[in-house]
Amino acid sequence: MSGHIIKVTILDIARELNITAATVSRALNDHPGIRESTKKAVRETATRLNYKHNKIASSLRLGRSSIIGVIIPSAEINFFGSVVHGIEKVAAENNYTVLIYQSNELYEHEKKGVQTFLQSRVDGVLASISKETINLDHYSEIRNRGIPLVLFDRTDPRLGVASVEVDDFAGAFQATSHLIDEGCRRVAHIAGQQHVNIFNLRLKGYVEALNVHNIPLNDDLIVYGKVSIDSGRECMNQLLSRPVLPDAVFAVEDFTALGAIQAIKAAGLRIPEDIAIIGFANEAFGEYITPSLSTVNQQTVAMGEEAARLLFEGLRGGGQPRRLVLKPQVICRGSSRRMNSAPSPFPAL
Amino acid sequence: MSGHIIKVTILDIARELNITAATVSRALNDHPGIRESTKKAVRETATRLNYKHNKIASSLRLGRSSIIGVIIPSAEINFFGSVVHGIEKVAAENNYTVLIYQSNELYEHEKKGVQTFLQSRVDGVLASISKETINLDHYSEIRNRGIPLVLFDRTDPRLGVASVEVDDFAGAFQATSHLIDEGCRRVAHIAGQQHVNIFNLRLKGYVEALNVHNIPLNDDLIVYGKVSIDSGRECMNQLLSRPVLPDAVFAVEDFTALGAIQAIKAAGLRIPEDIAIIGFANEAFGEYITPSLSTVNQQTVAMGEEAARLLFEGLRGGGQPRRLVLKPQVICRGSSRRMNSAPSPFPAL
DNA sequence: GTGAAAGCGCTAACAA
DNA sequence: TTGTTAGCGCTTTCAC
Repeated sequence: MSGHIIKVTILDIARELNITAATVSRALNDHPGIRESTKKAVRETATRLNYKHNKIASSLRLGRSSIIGVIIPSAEINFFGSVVHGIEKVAAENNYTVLIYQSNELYEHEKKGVQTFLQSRVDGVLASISKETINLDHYSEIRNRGIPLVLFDRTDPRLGVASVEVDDFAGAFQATSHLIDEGCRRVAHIAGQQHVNIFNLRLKGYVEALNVHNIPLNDDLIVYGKVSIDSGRECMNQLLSRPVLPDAVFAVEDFTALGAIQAIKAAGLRIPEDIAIIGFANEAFGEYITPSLSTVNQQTVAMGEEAARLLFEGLRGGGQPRRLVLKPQVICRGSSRRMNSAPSPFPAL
Repeated sequence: MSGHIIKVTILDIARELNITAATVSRALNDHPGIRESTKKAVRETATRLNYKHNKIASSLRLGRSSIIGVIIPSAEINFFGSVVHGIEKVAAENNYTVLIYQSNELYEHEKKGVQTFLQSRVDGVLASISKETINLDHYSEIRNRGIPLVLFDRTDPRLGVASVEVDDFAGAFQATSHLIDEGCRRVAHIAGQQHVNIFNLRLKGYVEALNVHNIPLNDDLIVYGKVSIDSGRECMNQLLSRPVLPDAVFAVEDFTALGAIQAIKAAGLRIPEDIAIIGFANEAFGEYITPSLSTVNQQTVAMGEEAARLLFEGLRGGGQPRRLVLKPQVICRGSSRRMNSAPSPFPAL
């Protein structure tokens, strides 16, 4: 009702106790050379007056904000939600706050996010590069200003910064091998934009798995899409209209796989009996659809934690930027489990 | 390689042009009383020197941070991701940055988030109250400090602040009515924690729909759960073990519905022929599961936008806090569409 | 149209 | 153990 808000500063506390602001500041920061009784009195008075530390003033003085900025393509993708979770955990342990910026997979938004972070004087940046981004100058600027930068998942070696990613090559290799182990011989791949590093690596992992298993590579079994449900559906329809019908599909990620599943069902084919399918990323929905979607787990929370740890290493002046590679794991669910199913009407060649 | 980072301030620009910092500041802020040629020179020099506005210093001087804090239960729930999207859109239009804090549905985390925001001197707070939260003192503190607070989705009338929510009562009423319209007569409800306002309202909407359709309320058809997949499964199993078998279920939200679906399938019953089901929230997975999940759409992005607009009204010193109620819509999908399906083996009484 | 000067709230070097 | 003093970078009132 009073209508006016009194702002309490350390000076108010100081006056109250007949000491100086400097002593109050030291007491609140638990400075060793302050008498315990003084600290106690300060803390009590602070509570009584409803004092709240002014982080802005502190930041200006200290030259650091205790904020780390995180750029993610979209908060609506479960994967990034989990990663952020891991980041926040480690940030909290280090008394840091996390500022999140969504690029919505747009280069311009991403640049804007970086500018915002620089203006806000974040102490470090964690980022996952948008699919649209090709020019990396905005990220270079972060580095040039001496602000630690760590990339996760969608990384780029050109920047030469610390990074955490899953071994996409290995994940793709394992996923493809899994399909072959389940008895498939005409394994198709719905690939993503090849300028995105991880998508390119997944294609290479696919190719390598075929090689190792002595299965000749067939260009008719590879189709390039734009990594979305719709694109997955379209790509699958392309595959279905080609001379060689696949008996398995390794999709570049789960949403693409979902689109492919819809197309396969629409064509009246069975999963996994006629066509087995596996995705990548372990998105939440995969467990709930029918058949449940086999996929590759990327250890999302761990990724966030490790990325944040690398960042704090950088903040503490750690040496060389480190590149961490997490091991992915195939999660075998209904969409690719054929060994205990009815025999395929399209027996292996 | 140089190793040292030069921090450029407005003073550097001033020296460069033989003017004062005050003029530079005015020029950069497009102050009317500055000669156009001066502004141009300042802007050019700023770019040339790679000057970046120091928001921290600015905030300290101005007494506002141009940051709004958002507290959400979890970024891993699609719903909140969308709401945040809407918030960020409006925030960006107002040149504000968004700080996100996840409570993980924990009261202690939520309190911590509020403290962090107060310390960071955010100009306003948007929050969705965690399921665990009963005591609201931390939110009162925000208000007491004269910081605008707007609640969204999980609101509480006790706080008397602006809020945006969907009309949960109406949504539940419509969802239940929809099941009745599809021919169901033994409509069960898997309810949530009743101290959470929206869950209580959904129960009331369910009851009202039965009343309006002259269907007697049957306590055996209501079961109280904890709002999760596991809880949904358990609750559904309870319902299946009771004397009266339901022919439809209105679940308090989509994850609960998902658990219920799993239990129904495990019991060898068909959806929607034996038991129709509808959820609430329009989570992303609902579209992809089999059968696809009928649900209630909550206009998530609009909710975020409206919440942010209400906040900015508050920041501009708007009058009474307004309470906005968005109209929900039933989305009818496979899990409840019976009129064109095979006749139920459990005909209506 | 621009300059001079003060101050936002906090912290740290230096003094006592 | 505590006080004095200066300053982080910016904005704004008051002067000219």
